[in-house]
Amino acid sequence: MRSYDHRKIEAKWQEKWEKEKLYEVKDEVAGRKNRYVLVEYPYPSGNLHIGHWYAFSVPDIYARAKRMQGENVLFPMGFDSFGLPAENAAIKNKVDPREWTEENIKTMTKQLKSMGNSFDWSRRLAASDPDYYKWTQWLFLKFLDAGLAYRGKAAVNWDPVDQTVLANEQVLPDGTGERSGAKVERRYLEQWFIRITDYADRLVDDLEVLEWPEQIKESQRNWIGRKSGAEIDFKVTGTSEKIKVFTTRPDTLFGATYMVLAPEHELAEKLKNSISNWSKVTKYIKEAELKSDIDRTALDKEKTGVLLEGVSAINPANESEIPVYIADYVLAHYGTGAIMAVPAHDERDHEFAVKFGIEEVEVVEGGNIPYTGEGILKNSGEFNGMDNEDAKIKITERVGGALTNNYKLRDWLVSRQRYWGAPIPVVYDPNGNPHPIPEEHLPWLLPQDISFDVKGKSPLSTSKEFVERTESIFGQGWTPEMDTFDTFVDSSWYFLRYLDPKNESDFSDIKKQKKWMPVDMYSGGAEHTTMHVLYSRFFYKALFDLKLVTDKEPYKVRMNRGIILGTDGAKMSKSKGNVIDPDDQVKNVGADCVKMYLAFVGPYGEVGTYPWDMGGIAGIRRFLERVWGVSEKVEGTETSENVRRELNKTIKKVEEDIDEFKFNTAISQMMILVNKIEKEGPISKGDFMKFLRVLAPFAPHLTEEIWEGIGNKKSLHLDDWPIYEEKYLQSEEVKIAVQVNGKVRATISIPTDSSEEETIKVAKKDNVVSKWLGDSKVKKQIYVKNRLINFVT
RNA sequence: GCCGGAGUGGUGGAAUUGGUAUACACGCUCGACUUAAAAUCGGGUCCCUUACGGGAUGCGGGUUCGAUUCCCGCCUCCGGCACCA
Repeated sequence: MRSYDHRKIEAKWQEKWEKEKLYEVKDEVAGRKNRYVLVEYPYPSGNLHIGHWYAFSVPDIYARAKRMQGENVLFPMGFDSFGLPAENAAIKNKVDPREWTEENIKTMTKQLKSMGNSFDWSRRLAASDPDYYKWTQWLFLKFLDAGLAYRGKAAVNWDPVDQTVLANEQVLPDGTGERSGAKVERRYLEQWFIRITDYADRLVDDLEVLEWPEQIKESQRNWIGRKSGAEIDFKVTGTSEKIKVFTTRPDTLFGATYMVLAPEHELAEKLKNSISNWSKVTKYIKEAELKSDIDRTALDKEKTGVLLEGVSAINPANESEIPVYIADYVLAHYGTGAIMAVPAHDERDHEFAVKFGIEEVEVVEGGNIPYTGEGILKNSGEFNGMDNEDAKIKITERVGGALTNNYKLRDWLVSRQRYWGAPIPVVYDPNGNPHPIPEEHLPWLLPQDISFDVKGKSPLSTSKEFVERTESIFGQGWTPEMDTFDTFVDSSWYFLRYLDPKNESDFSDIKKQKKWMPVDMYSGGAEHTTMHVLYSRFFYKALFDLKLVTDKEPYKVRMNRGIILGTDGAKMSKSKGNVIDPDDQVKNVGADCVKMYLAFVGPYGEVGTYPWDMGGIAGIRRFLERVWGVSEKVEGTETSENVRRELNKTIKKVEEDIDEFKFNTAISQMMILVNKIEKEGPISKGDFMKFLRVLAPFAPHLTEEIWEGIGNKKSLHLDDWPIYEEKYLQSEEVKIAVQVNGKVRATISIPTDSSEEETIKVAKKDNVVSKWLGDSKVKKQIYVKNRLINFVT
């Protein structure tokens, strides 16, 4: 008897599959439906961890099964190879980020290949390849041309220790930089933005029709934060100025007894000559500007503010004159940066009003002040007695306001003062005006003669070549944009490049897109729900409007996977010493085993947290050993009836479970089958081959080896999924429950599909049942075929 | 605070969507094999009870012949948003 030597077997087949180009995918195969299965391309950190295995090897089961079921499946892999870690490594170890990245891609490719996944490696791409970022730049130019990209001054996160701007995602929740640990400050800089806010409504509304998990949709809705309300103008007394506010409660307008401007609001500066306490006001504004966002938005903070003495506004509802304050509880970037304050019906306004002794006018009948609920209006002139919902529209109309929506979503800041990213393809004329770089100069290459020894500036600004290149093309005094793109720009369209990775004249041929898009199944990490998934949905919609892609939404199904924890149930981390190295596991038990273990821990489509369980992986290994054992006893045998029934059941169940990404229950059913084969008699070679086909997506190496061992020449993975036979699914007899008044009292065996009468006859004969029924009269009986009979007395 | 998801054995998790709760696996335990251990194989394993029975799917109600599943009210955990007007 040969032994299951996974090392030899896995190496052998991986080599063979690669040599025979088994998984290279054509854009079209007659009679086969195309299916695009996508997993998030990894950052080449240099080492594969368990999370990568969970992310890539489990969806491979799906890709393989669909391929065997007659579909033409695209399952590509690439690298998200621009980004901060390469640059940090470069600074720390004095290595070229390019070399560091390429080295990592090499090792990770090797590791990825050890999974034995059915990736089509011929379509591999890397975001840092000039062939790729040429098109990232090209797409940005299209956005620029369409008015979707603009340069604007914005508050950005400034790390005072590292002397650099940080991305929002590089700022920890406590307001410190992730690298330096320094408290992040606010700075105002000219940056490039993309108008994702133009698409806010479509990004919310189009979620409706997507068949995505509610959790993912809800997170996106919360992030976009759409709220309906009204914009209303308040006149500033004695001037031609107006203060525009956004409110979700125009129905409470009669209760607006003061106004508040954000410290950044431009009106104060305009009116400074009429503000008698201007020095006090400027002092407050300066203090507010120095505070971080975290400090300013701390919930437990007491309200502060300053009255603009000599300035007042007119409430358009009742023409009363009301004071105007500046306070940092009003945020510049939300709404209009100014509010009408209704202390009787808003908790924050109430708190402020109490502190500053401002009048409160109750205009909605309800409970205690502040009352924020619904109700009937009072103290509101002609609107008294009106339902507050109706009043929202009516009052807005009367004061000439406009019903609008407001969003939390802000435009996407894509500039990074970093080296290792795609250069933003823009140059500036001697007057400092930006100009797009003409297409023929793409890719606008990342310069190489740079130094990281700069404080507060992009490393690109140290390149002599970069400036010379710009001047030689555009003329004396012209300068290049020194910032690079956020890496989320790269990853917003990579799934389109897989379709046409070598095209030199187009980012992705639309004819090829038509064959594959939208992505049928996209699986990835939950942390990307409001970043990458939102950005790429926006990108795709913008490209749709530019007629560069074929659909409105890029992903038909999005699925977030869970997290694999250490054996101690804590998140794996070097400091805790609980990191499981997948390479070690593969060496010990094999790639098939690791993959199946990960598929078995729980339903893949639900975001669970699963501790790594050494016993659990041993259990899977035992199962694979048993399959190997059974395979040696299939020559010249006939399948027993019980085994045949279980086999057909297994084919059906595994097929259905794979469609729902419930690999755990599919594996469970295969275990039941193997247990049955071992206990209840033999299986024929032909039937065993059916089982091998079902197991093939889960354990591709083992099954291929057995397949070959029992005399097959062609690869198992090119074979078809077996067809189960309905007639073998049912047994002649079926066990059903007999209940008396809803409680199970006995189990009886009756012929399958027995009639109600027959079932009752047999059931009543049962000793226990008749004991429970006694003399009482059966009022009613509920009969569920092949399942139960319930006597109600 | 608002919104979403989820609570089932010692553990990961099943349950044909209203029909025999706890499949499968881990762990534990008893036994076989062994000088012994590992590996392997076989039995047991929700709780109470000697048994007959009874009770359990976060808690409390309801609908139903029958509820893990549907409805109402709580509790806890996870996730998103949050001085967002």
